[in-house]
Amino acid sequence: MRLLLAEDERALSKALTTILERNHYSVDAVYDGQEALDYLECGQYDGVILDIMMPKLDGISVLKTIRAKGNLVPVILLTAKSEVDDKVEGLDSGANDYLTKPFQTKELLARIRAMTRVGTTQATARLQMGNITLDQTTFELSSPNGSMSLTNKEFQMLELLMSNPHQYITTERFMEKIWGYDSQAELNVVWVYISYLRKKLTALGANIQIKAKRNAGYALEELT
Amino acid sequence: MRLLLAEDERALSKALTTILERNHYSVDAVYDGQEALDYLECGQYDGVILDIMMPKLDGISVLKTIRAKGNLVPVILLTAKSEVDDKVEGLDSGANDYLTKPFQTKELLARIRAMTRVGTTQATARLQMGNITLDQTTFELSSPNGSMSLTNKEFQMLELLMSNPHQYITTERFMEKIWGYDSQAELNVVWVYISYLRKKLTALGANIQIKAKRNAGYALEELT
DNA sequence: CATTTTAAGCTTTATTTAAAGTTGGTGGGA
DNA sequence: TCCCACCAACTTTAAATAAAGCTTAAAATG
Repeated sequence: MRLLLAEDERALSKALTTILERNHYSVDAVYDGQEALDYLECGQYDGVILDIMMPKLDGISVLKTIRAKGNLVPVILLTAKSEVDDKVEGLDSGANDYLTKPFQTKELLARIRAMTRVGTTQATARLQMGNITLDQTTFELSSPNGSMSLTNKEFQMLELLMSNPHQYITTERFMEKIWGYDSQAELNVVWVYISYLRKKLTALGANIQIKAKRNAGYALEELT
Repeated sequence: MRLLLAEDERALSKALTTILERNHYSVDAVYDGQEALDYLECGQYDGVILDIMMPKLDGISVLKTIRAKGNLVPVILLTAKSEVDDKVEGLDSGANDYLTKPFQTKELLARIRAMTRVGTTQATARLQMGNITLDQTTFELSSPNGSMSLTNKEFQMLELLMSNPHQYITTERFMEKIWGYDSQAELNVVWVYISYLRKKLTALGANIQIKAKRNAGYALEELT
């Protein structure tokens, strides 16, 4: 999961970035509204955390601009004020959620999970396929035979695969969604993580597998 | 934009309605196939989201019925299954798109936008002729008898043929469109791929064939 | 020190070439 | 006019070459 964090207070931005990365998100941090807009135009994000009061361009303007362009990325607004007017304006402009500073990191994390949740039916923080479960709060991969923990990158790769079962995801798309559109890393790194994940799935006796299809990418399929 | 949502799981229906309304669609929700048919007869919709498995009347029957009456409203089918048979039958019955549960709301929204876009040159993700379907995202070639995957070049050749049914395409034109203007490759390579494709079409029991006409090139024709 | 990234050698699969058939139209001789 | 040799257009297969993907270990990062 790739998040954009737009927050001009350096100390808070730094702290949030650390917390988010520890929770297995990839984070791009920007420090004003104009920068936020630039990143949103280029990159593909699963969620945006947007401070309202920022230099150059305020958060609500950023939000209005991207919504006007048809970008439906989930957005959480942050603000020091708790005034009703702001809240209403923010939600009217297309925000998905709203958080008043100061807040507990626990609450922020819960709201990010809620906002980026797949399928919308169930309030589970777990992805499931075959005899394999991926817990999105503990980053544990488990099967009836046991469980093991995944590293940040491993987790994000598998999360993307499990969120789109049977759909092929190209190496380039993994790069963009996990490493970011401006990453310098070699495509090779994706293959390395596919290899690691296969090893772990095999070790757990999974009845699903990561299939490769030339030029189409990778997809999760039931073992036949 | 006015949408009809036919989905019998109440929780999912509720969630989808909320999301769609937040994205500025007007939504009529119905909970079985018969109701869907009733609404479609009276109302004027810009798009329909149709679950396949529903009480009273399944989604594919609803789709067939309205298409038989000449109703061309765009339809996205939803299903829990990802089986080839279903997919082929759904598309054969006149669905515009197909989505397997669970899906990202982002994806549904994107497909609704694509489906309801007027005047654009129908950038559907698949090509169809006779009992054969070509999926442009997975390079899968399928018929009621099964499916097999195509290599990159095979796919491009068949894509060109299926986009221009009944039209003869010369060997030189294949070369230019697929291998590029300045390719060093022999013309022969086109003939080789025609041969490979015929073999695969035969294996799938296709009721279409690649016909050759001397000096005119190749075209897809129904089997007589 | 755990995680991430790079690099290298290896395996598998796709693409291209080459060569050995087929087919069908054309033109010249009986 | 009919028949047949001939040739160019196409077909198919097998083998050679190229590309894509896999795995491991070692180097870099923080």
